[in-house]
Amino acid sequence: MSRLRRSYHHGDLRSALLDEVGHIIREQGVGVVSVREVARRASVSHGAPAHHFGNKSGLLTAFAVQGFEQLALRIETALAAARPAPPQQLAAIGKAYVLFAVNNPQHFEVMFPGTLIDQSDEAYVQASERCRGPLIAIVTRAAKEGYVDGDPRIVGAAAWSLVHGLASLWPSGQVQMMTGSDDAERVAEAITRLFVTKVLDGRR
Amino acid sequence: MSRLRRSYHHGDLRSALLDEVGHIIREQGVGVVSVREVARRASVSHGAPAHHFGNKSGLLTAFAVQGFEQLALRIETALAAARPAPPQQLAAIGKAYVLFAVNNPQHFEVMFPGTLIDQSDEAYVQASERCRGPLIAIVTRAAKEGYVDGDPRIVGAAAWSLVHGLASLWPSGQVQMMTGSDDAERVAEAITRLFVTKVLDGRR
DNA sequence: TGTACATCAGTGAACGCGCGTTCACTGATGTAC
DNA sequence: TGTACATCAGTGAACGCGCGTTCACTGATGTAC
Repeated sequence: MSRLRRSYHHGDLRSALLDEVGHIIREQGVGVVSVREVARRASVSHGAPAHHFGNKSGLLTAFAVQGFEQLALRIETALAAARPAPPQQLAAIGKAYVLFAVNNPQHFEVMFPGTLIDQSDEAYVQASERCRGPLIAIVTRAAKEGYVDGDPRIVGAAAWSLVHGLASLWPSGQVQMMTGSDDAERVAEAITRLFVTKVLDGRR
Repeated sequence: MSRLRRSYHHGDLRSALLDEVGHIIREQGVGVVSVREVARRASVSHGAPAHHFGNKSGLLTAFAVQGFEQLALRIETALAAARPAPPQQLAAIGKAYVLFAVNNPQHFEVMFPGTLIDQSDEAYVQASERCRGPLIAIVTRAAKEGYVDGDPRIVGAAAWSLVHGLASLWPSGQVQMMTGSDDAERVAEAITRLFVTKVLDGRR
């Protein structure tokens, strides 16, 4: 809104505060996030965050919402760029999911329901559905078009579990040790392709 | 050691404290765990835990070690009970992994490296290796015996990701929504079988 | 069986700290006229 | 262009709280003789 930066009013404190939440989680973990530390880093009084987020839970929920929105964008972009057949679409979602998590661990760590997040927050529900939707749609379509052998709900759950698991394990470095590769994109692509090839294409 | 329970000496305070850690995480989340609360629940002074664990990190690390040891036991038992062929062995590990996580979310939540755990703790390293070992061994053997088409390291990472992801997503209830089933054992079995059938048996 | 003593396990007071939230306030901004 | 006023955004003091860690202590236990 305002173009001034050094004035009494910050200009865009809301997003500056969310940025600092991300920095803290990335550097020191979620446990270290506190309203006061976030304010401190944004060079603002510790009472300021309350104006934008109400309380700590509101702050973290807003950060999670931001994460889901960014992930949804990546998924949508990836889907638009991929070939329209279900296997390629599913592979695109999977790769986008893993790469988002690997590149944005600070968001990924907080996005899924934990103690501090308000799961009933309307924006949270909407944003998380915007990510889940495409996966369900693609698997449903794949089943309709005969790509799926067996229960499509199990295939959908497996696809999601696979990428979510890879994304969760990556930060600990154990996948890197096991595969001998530090390249998240390569591993994500290999694992996604394995799944799509074996599980979706197998019968065709 | 001592058989007395109501005396000044507790008898088995160490494991009683670990039990309380588990209860707190299960009821209120990791964020709520504090040395003082754990002591309070065990009806012991807040200085007592220091005798057994040194500090908070020691307490949580010991809890994680306990989790890995229990998981290792489940895996070993499952392997012994399953048919010796790689597909059945791998399926057995997968099912044991998911069921452990679903039934012991309090452990599962803390076992993997986070801010509070001392990853360099010797017991921690040993216990976690005792879980990783069998998976790697089976996948290696599967590859040698010709069950694996492609890079066995990718297959191993995929197998682990799949079960880890399912285990991580389960508590949020989203897998239940997607599959229409609340029965963790059924879903774990279906997903594990899907993987083993499509990825391991496919070529044979 | 009894005694002396070393060791162990748990106590509870004390320390200093950072936290979340509230609230009366004030500086800055934008709008109506 | 100027003035009055409403609204907004951030301040900073104050509150009460629970936390982790330390440490001199004491009750209990086990062992040596």
